[in-house]
Amino acid sequence: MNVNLKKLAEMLGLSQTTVSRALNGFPEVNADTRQRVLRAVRETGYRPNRAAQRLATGRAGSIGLVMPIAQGIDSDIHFGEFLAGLGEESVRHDFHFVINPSAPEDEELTFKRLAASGNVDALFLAYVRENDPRIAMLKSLSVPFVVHGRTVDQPTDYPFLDIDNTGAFYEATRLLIQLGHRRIALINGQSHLTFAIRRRKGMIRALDENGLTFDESLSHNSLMTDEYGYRAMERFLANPEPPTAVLCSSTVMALGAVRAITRAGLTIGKDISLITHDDVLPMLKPENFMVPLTTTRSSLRAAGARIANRLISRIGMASDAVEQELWRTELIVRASTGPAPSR
Amino acid sequence: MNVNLKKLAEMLGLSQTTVSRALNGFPEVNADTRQRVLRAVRETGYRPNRAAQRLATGRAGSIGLVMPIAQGIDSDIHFGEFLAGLGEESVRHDFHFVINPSAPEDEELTFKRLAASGNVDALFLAYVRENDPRIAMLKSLSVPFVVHGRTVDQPTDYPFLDIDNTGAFYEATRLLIQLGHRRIALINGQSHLTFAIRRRKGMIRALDENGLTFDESLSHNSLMTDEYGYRAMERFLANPEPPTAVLCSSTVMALGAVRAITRAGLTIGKDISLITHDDVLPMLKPENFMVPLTTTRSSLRAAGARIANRLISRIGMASDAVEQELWRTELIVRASTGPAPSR
DNA sequence: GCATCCTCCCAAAGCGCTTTGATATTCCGC
DNA sequence: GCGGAATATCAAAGCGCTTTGGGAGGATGC
Repeated sequence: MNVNLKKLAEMLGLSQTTVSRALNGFPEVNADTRQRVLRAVRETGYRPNRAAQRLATGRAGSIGLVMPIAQGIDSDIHFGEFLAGLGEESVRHDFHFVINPSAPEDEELTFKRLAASGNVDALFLAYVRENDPRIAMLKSLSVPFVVHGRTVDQPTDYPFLDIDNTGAFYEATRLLIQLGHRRIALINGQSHLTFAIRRRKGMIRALDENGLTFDESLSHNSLMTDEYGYRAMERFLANPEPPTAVLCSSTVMALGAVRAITRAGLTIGKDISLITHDDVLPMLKPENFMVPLTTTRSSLRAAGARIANRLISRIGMASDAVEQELWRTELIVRASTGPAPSR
Repeated sequence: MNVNLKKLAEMLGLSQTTVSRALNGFPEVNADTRQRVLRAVRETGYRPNRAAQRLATGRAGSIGLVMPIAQGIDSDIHFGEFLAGLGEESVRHDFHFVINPSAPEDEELTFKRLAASGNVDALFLAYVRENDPRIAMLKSLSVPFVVHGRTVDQPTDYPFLDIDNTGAFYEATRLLIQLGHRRIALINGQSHLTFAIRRRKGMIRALDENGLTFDESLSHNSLMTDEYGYRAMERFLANPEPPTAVLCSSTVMALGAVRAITRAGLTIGKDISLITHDDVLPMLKPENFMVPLTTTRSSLRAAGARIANRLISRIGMASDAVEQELWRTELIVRASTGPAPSR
């Protein structure tokens, strides 16, 4: 049958206390005793009952995630990839995930509930919006949290992990300008999300510095699916003055954009240049496109893993240090970018 | 601060027993009392402590999953998609997931441990191999389980959910033959996995019925990534007698195959026909390919959800009924299939 | 030699829930 | 009006762990 602490202690002729301490690395246990305990554990295959542990410690052993159910985000591949990283790391530390689907209007309440319920040791927030009210709320709660992304035009006095979206698209745009491009389109994520805002900002900055202006008719915002990518590109190409280059916020959108370009009989890297942000989705590699894509790269999965790590290490630490990380992206040049065609 | 059962009971002037029963739908509670309790719950925002519940009931409230860490399966998009379904459904029922990464050689031990630890109420098995020893082991354990897929050439006296892989590829092949194709290639998953075995079998059956034979030189087995799809197709096209049609086991592989075909200057649906199995990956829709793909379709995510459901409902039921489900796939004809080119 | 300090271990309380076994109270048939 | 259900409630035990508050015994200091 199953061994529990009590039986294990009996077998060893020790008290539960000592066994428990031996297992949890307390210093006041004799080294020999500890070895004996560890051997017994190995022999019996004893595994502590998590529920009992959680109950006794008051630590839920899980990190909470409020998942928006609106707008098909749940089936968003980017979110899934991020979760994979978060999950992988949580599993490694034997943490659970408590995912709470919630309609956007109930989100704050859901967070509050989660935090109060004690079912959760840490919270995590993604899909940051402009001036996101949820952040103030998280700060008021007494639960550690980490934000993926960060607000814009607002003090960022909270723990976050973000990538340098502005920088990424600034660099990308600059490269295109250096190659002689003057009309550059942007296929972006939803306009209320801060990463989209920053990418646009980065692009505008580069344009400004070179005396160019951002053309609203060459800009698209939506969920990042290949269908929207296709339609956006199709629209751009129908423009009286079509772009000679395009920036995509996701490889998924690029998939659609490439299709539209090819269908129009144009050649990528020659007639039109394309740079996409690459979240390093395992199944959609920009280097495998017919014309390998130039990208700004940053692994979404790695971000998830890192956040899980920080969340877990913060638990119980009560440290006041506000850790903030801003990851740089890499600009990787492949065949999809080339000099602007001369008219 | 946080309300717990005790406080709630005090507030209501009831015993913990009664409150607990009222909440868990026991019949011996007065309807009025129950209403009072429910109102108090709403007002105080009381949420039961899961850990305590689990400890008291002995139900872990979680389903276990032994995840192979070998061969990059963890980053396999198909697995992720399946998990998404499983996860969605688990969350709905407030169940946890306990994912245990494990090297293949330790898998059986890991299962045993998981089952014995009591940290898990149900187990689930995927990536069934030919004559999979893990199934016998699961049967010997006293934990409910459901298998995704099923063994081949072996009694299937255990609960499973599978799709009709044989039928899917039989129908697909038959369609190609009716269109006049004689040389048909197969880009398949790893050869030890039963779904791959069955698909091949289905294809062979259709060929046999029409006096054709399966050509090993037009067959490929590997992990299902777009890179392998590309390479396999490239190899087939270099064949002295190249195929006029190809079957793919995944849209992801089809992505690579399409690239190889296009690069070779051939037109899909005309020079070469292609049918792929479609797991309904949210970001890779066969209808969005440049030439929309003919597919055999069955949602992987739906399968995950269904399995979670069955697992959860089996828990505590101790029913002996061995539920088995075999889902038919749909053959959806699009533009990637056409009559065989005349030589 | 006695007070003091470690070192190593223990008994028992407690985490918040469910469940068992009783106990009141009311209702029914005859 | 009485025995026996049926109804509605409760007190207390227990789930398996961690943690508090000691306490025995040997080493150390003076």
